[in-house]
Amino acid sequence: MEATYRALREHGYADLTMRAIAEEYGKTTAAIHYHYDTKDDLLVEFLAYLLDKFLDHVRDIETDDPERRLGDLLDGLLIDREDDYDLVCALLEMRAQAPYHDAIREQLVRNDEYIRDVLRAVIADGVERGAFRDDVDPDAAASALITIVKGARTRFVVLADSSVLHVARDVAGAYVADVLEA
Amino acid sequence: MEATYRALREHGYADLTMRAIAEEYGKTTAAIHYHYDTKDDLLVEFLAYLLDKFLDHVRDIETDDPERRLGDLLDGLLIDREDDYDLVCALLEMRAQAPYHDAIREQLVRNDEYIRDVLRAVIADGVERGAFRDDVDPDAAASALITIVKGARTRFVVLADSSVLHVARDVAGAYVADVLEA
DNA sequence: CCTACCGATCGGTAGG
DNA sequence: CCTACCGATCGGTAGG
Repeated sequence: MEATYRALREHGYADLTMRAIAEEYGKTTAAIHYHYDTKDDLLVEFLAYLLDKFLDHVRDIETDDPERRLGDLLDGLLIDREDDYDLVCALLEMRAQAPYHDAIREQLVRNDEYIRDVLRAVIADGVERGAFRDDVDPDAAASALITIVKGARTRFVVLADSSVLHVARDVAGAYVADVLEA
Repeated sequence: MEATYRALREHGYADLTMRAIAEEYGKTTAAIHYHYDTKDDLLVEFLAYLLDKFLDHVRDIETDDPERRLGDLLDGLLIDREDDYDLVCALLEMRAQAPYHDAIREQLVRNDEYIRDVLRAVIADGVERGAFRDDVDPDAAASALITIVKGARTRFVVLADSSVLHVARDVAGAYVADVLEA
């Protein structure tokens, strides 16, 4: 997985070959085929590896306070990513393959739904506990925040400038303040 | 260009070959090399073709009224795109290549700056004419709206559901109403 | 997990 | 713009 990551970073998805991965791995392509039947199997497994890496910053949020928890989540999804340019690029490459590859698309859909569930839960909790307005639709609000997060990461890939992540954090913050809070 | 578009739609960027393009073109690969020296030259030209197609919905906005003009722009960037799934996918594929391909990245940066300029101009005009609050930073506001637009299009590729475009239109509308307007 | 190799296909070109 | 083809490289495998 690490060798695939390095090979992808260097060559890009379109030029990612078993030989390039094997070279990073320090073994032959036959060694890779011993662990994965096909290149496709390897790439599906690799996406799971990337998504797990990505969720690292989302999982370990401690606070129970809805407002603070939502803020920490947005920080984890945006600000904490500024040193992970390679990871964001790799995930966008996989995302661009979704229309042509069912297994990849399904994994990404599941991952996106997971993140939306996490956001929806904290927003619903905030509504219930009076931190957010009681006419807020947690489902719609979660979709809105996800849209902002994804937009920031897509811009980040092309511009390679972490200021787009901070801009998005501000936009998300404004959305929370103006739409969710009273 | 049209043949390349069809071949990309069918095979994806990673499996886009000169032979597949030639087949869609109805000629041989040698015929393509008569017009473009290398596959790379063709792809750079192809991106320009895609971006031009994309800007179609942005160029022909008539009204001068800042609020209405901004609304029309957001409609053009989001709602008008719901029947252009293939175009949005193709552009995301090109975008994912940016880190590995200077000419592609520069074209995308230029395109993004153009759209930001258009948004910034209408927002600045609105501030000047009193339609928007006078403490609005047109530059920051344009970046915010672009982030929302890009997020919607990235989600659209994986989910293939135009509701994400409408959600984003609502989020952008809320931003305009809550942050730009009084 | 390596050596050695397979058939298939790649981008590109010489000659017309 | 076609025919015919080039060297290079692809994903994958047999045998050990």
